[in-house]
Amino acid sequence: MIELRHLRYFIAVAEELHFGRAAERLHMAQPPLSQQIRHLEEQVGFQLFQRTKRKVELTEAGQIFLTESYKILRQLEQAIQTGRQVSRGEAGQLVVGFVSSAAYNVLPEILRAFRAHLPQVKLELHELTTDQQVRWLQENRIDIGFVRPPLEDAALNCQIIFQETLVVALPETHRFGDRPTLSLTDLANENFIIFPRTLAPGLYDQIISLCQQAGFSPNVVQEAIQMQTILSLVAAEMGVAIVPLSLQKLQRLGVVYKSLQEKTPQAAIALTWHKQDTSPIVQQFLSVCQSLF
Amino acid sequence: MIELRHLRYFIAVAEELHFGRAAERLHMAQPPLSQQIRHLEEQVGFQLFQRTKRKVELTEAGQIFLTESYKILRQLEQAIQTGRQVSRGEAGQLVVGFVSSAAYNVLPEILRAFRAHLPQVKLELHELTTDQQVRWLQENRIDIGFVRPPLEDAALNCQIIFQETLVVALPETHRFGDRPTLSLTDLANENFIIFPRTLAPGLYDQIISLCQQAGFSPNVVQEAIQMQTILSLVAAEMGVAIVPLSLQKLQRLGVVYKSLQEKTPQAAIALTWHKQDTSPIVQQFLSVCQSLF
DNA sequence: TAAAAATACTCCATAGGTATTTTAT
DNA sequence: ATAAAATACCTATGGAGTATTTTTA
Repeated sequence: MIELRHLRYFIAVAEELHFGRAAERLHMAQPPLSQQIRHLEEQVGFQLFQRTKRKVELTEAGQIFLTESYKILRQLEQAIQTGRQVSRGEAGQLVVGFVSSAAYNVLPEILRAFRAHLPQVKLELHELTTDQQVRWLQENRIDIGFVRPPLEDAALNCQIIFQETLVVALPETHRFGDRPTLSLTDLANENFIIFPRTLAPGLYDQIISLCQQAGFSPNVVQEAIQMQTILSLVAAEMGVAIVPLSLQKLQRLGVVYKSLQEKTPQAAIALTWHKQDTSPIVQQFLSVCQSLF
Repeated sequence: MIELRHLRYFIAVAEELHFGRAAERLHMAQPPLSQQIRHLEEQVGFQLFQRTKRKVELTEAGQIFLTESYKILRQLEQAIQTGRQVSRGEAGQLVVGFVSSAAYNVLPEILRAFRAHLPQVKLELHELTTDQQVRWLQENRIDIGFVRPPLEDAALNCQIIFQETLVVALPETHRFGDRPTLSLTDLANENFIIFPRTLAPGLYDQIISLCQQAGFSPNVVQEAIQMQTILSLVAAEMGVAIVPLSLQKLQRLGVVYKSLQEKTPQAAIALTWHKQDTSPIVQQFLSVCQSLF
């Protein structure tokens, strides 16, 4: 059976072209070196050296076997190096899911920091709803999710990293357009545009209960699965919407934002990942998030 | 020190994800396998497996180390295979020199046969004069030469593989143009175009001594270092030339060939190579040549 | 004749085996 | 209770050392 030892010995002899000196370099005696080279030659099935008792030279086959041997040892070194990097979370791949609104607050900053910290890690991003992310985590299709809490799954860790107040998005032309702030009760008779509950139960329930506390049930005229779409519908004067503050960054033409006088509940973004996930890259990603929020 | 044994064991465990079954597959007991994997992990400096006492799975680093390990073992196999091929002369490179006239007789057939026989051997061809080839052989810049004998160098083997008679090349318009054959004495007063002695002493000396035997010294008006050029000069009515028979294949317009009534010496093409050359490719090439001539 | 590789043998390090323990399910 | 890996200890193969011979430049 050929071992790397044979390749190491062979390289030494091929470089020295002298069994005695090669043995010296390998800190061993000359006879066992001769034996091991002989053994290697038997195993590979061809002569590596042209020996006369007086001088040693490589055969043609030995020549090419030498360059291959270098490659093999170099490749092993490489494998160990990248293995170490991966084990330290410094290289590899990370698949991240995120709700669309995370792209307007936490995500850009975190990704920038993570890429700066571990440029060798390849990031794969998927815009998904919260419940999609839960399913993808269960199926191991993503490593980490940016979701809107709460989550049911007990096998998942869920850590809130960002809170923001909810604001009202109005058409520019709305009769409350010049008011500095609004009260929820002002909106009792408005038409509401909202995210479907199936896609974002957390946010949906928060908005509904908010209205209920103000003494009315919102009149939902339209559901939309994209934040962008909701704002478009508001701009088209289809109704008003209650949205996370960071949506203001979109600067949608024809839409104005009004903060609420009520103490509104916070809309949260949470990180979620498998409780038993030991992947060093995930750990690294989490620690970057923690250091930022 | 990491050995290929460790990689083989690691692959078995990674494929089975079960130390017991892997040990069975390797025809060994389970405890030493555990030890060797542990040893490998110490050497590479990171965990390969996520072990609970109940089940084994690869870490991320182990995952990539696995694919690298496959590559390394495959590369070794490849190295052995090509090494064997080279040792049998079935792969590798062969650098061949040849005098230009060899391109009109032996060379095409030999190259065709050799390429058909050993398609994996890369051929490199250099058109060189005989003495250039001797120098290139001494400098190991070519492995084999097709030359015009004789050669001086005692370190070189020289084997004639082809003989051809010499013929006279005349301008079409020459007064002997309609004679079926010529005698050398007919040419006593002709102008001769000839290869310079420095580039082809064998051929040169043959032609001169031929004329001398016929009782005259040729009147050399022009030397040319290419067979092509000699024929062009003949076509331009600068003179006549004595050339190897195979030059007829060139079918140079304006040139006619006449055989000599005298028993002319044969112009030979010889193979030459280092006496102590053990390269299997050279041996293979020689045996192809021998089988054809 | 001297330098270098091969041969013959001896020894011991360590790969591998056996028996047992530990641990998670 | 059981399956599976780890631990402890032992055995023996074969890698490495020492002394010597062979070979050729």
